[in-house]
Amino acid sequence: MAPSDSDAIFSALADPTRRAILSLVGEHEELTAGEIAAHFDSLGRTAVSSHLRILRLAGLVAERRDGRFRHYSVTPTPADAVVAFLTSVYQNSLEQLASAVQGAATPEEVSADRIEERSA
Amino acid sequence: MAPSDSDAIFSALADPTRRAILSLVGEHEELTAGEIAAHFDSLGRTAVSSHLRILRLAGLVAERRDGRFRHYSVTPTPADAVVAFLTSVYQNSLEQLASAVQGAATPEEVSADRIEERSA
DNA sequence: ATCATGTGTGCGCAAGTGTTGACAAACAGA
DNA sequence: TCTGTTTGTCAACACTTGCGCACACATGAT
Repeated sequence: MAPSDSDAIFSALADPTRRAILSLVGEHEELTAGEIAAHFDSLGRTAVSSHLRILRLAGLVAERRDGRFRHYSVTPTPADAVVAFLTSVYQNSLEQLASAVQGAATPEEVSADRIEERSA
Repeated sequence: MAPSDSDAIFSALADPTRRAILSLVGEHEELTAGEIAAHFDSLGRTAVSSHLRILRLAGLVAERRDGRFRHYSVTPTPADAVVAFLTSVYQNSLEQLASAVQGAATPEEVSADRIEERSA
């Protein structure tokens, strides 16, 4: 997983509409784009579609094509990138969180992707 | 916590520069604005100052004024808001994350939900 | 008081992002 | 086949955000 994934994930999560969509999809097993759009009266279908595209590119939702419908569902793994960052910053108080989440989310590897900071 | 706090936190975290600043400050106890700005060669002091303002308004960093210096440090609590959202979305697979983090961040009460190796 | 240092803020510009409307693709039913 | 439905994509617009520059404020030193 490239470190730029974290960028896409945080950017995707920055928008409250996208968080609402993600939360809505998370409440159900699967939701079609139309059902998602129907939940937001103040939003057009194109807007929802764009948000879904960003969420999909960030790897936050998965798309299953079924005829002319597209069913969306949340993908469980990407929480890793967020938690990895949180633990890297709050490791002082949350050090034990890392091992707990590592075992729960993906036993494979938790990439605490470093932020490129200029160390003079 | 008001929902608007989440908004500010996620927006603040959306910028990779701000995440780098937060990560940098997290590695130290306290850092002055000048020290932080010195770490980013490609960034001016004004940009860092603006980022620090956003991080401070989001409650992610605390500011301690010491003469003409301003020392910044990370505040441990706001991770709760992020984790709260994550758990609301990924509660299916990461339900134990909430208790783990809440227990670590605010040791007031450690919930009885034990962390079990649950590989969904 | 005067000067130098550390830092935040207002301004203008460049870049990115969200929303809308119109169009196109894929598919189901008649 | 034709029609209607579902959905994504493209172009255009408005809005927001990040950046550097100059300046102002606060503080410490001379």
